[in-house]
Amino acid sequence: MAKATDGPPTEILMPTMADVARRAGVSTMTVSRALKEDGVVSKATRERILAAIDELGYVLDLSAGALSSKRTGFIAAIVPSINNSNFSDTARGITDGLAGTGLHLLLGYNDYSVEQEEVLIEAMLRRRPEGIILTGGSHTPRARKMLTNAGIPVVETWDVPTNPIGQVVGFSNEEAMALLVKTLAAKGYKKFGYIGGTTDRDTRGSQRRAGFQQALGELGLPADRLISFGVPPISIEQGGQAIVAMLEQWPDTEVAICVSDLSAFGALMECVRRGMKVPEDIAIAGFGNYEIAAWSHPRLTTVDVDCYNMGRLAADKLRAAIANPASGKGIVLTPFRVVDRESA
Amino acid sequence: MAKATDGPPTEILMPTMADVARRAGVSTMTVSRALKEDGVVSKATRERILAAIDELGYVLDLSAGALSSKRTGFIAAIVPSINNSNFSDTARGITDGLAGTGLHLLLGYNDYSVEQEEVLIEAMLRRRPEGIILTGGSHTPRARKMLTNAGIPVVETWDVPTNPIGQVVGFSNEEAMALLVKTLAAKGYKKFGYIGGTTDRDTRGSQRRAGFQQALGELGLPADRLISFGVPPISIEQGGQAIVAMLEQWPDTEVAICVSDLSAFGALMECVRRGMKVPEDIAIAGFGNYEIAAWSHPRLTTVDVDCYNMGRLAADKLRAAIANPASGKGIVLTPFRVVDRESA
DNA sequence: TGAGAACATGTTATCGATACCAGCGTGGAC
DNA sequence: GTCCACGCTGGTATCGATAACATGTTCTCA
Repeated sequence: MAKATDGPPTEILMPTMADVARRAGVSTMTVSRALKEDGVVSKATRERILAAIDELGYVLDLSAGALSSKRTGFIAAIVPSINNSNFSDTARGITDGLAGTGLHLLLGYNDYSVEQEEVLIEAMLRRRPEGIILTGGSHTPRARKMLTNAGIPVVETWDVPTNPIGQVVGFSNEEAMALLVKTLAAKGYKKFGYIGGTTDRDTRGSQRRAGFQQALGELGLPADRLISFGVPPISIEQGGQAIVAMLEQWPDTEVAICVSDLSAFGALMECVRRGMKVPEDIAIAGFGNYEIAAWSHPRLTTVDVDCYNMGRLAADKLRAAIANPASGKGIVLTPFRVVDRESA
Repeated sequence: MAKATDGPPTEILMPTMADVARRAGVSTMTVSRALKEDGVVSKATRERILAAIDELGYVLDLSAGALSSKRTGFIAAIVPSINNSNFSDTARGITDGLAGTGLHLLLGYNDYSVEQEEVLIEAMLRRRPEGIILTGGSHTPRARKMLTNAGIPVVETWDVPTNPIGQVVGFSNEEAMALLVKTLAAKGYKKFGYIGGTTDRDTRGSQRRAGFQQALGELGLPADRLISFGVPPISIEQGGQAIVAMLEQWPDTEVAICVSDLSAFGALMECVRRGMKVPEDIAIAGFGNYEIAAWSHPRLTTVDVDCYNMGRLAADKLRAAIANPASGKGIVLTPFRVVDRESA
């Protein structure tokens, strides 16, 4: 038996621009014009249209508009993780840089994996973003190909790739780390240890380690005290475990430099917990200038890399490139500086 | 003089499905079917199509597809901040809950402002999301109206609103805070102080304070030591400043409870910096069970509220509601528990 | 062997907006 | 008084895909 009580499929349809047009007694084109900030419509007509929109509860459909205008209004951005405050600062910078431009951010995270990035890029390109912001310069060949084919501006951040796809807004992780090492060496430290993740998934982590080794090489100091602990991103907890391993293996280490402030904080707290004096018994430094670095006790010496502005500048660059696709391959180097605090 | 060297506008157009169809010798419908996982296409044809797609570097255009299928594949979510790891954990839970469903997340943050939320909701509804996840139960009247008009499932998280719009996946911030207070009272503390932000923008913050007062009221203890410091979200630094204010005003405070682990951490470090013993001289507790709470020294006593699963469950709920719009207004209470550590 | 199911593919209309061009009324210049 | 410019509005085609239906082919079983 058919369910006699079933009414017709009374789906409540959202009103369309045609409904608004009918109600206001104008054409859809006029409604469309009334809804874009620079549209040419007489004051009286616009008011009538806005009233109709209000009465009907109409909301513009950008998907439909995107199809005809060939502008989706999307910017895609991929960061390694949204739980890492460095990268979420960058994401915030991007969002802020896009505010008021009619451009929206499509944000994804790849968990530090280029394979995952490739999947994400494909998924995002299906949304036809007008530009894309990537973290780092390592991408799979297919990802590079897709990006090139897409014919949209690309900005790579957080790195200075040797072979950039498009524009770059970043800094050299090697140089930044090298600067930290040299700054600490100038304070008299000689026995340096390094704490990072086990694999090379985290390109920026590898670069920082390379910078560590290179700087010590230049200084004529040994750079063999390397602890690799855990799959990147190395956590606070792993930082604590890593410093224990470091002290077991090389008890006379004078300063431990960590791939990020999170691991540095873990190391710092572990030392304090064990009754060690930082920096007297062992000095500790991090990277990234996270908020905790400034307020931990003792305060963490670290490297500030201006995450927020990297995002903002990347957004600006991208907007410029969208407006003028011929704007070419620029490289913007963002500043970094050692923040010399108490822990080293 | 016109620039004689200007060529024609040789815009490189992305191939369309029609190009693929032509190359593979089939109709666009068949290409369309070959590209959806459950599409019915013969093996040979599919391979031919995939080859054509590969040769042309074709990428499906979801905006166009959305228009005809009336399914955008978007889920919208609004959190107060993406820099707060509690909320970015929830965002990660949502993303993970959406993985493999063909649904993508449109993420926005409102900086703890319902006015900003209203703006965001309108912007997001223009993308025609199939469902929306909100943080908290406070929204402007116009926001509520827009959401109702949109006719899409709504899930509110991080709260148990008295008047929910749709579904709820959250917990009572009041009860959670009250539980913390009672747990600490059971340890013998009598002089409780509370540290939070100045205004009521942060609804969850206000609810926690209310829970603090209510619990102490039930216990017959005074609840008048309230420090309001800074516009929410109150930072690590502000937590440090707030505890100073607290100790000046009420030097004999036995335990300071903070609106979040960030402020608690700031307070904790400030006390340690001043040579105070925590919890002997003053006990400190936070809220949210951030990663730093587990690894600071001393380790922070706090309330765990399962941020990640709130996101996952919200995504699940939303998917169910999209599949079956009649699934109604359910309320899922997520668990919270006091994590009793060293600081209180 | 023939009817009908099951499968594979094509045809047409359509989603909801905007680009592009045309038209119409008003006002100022001569 | 005529003409043209300008401001405003409308008509039509179109963006690129998919839904719905139609068609043709192969297979199955009475």
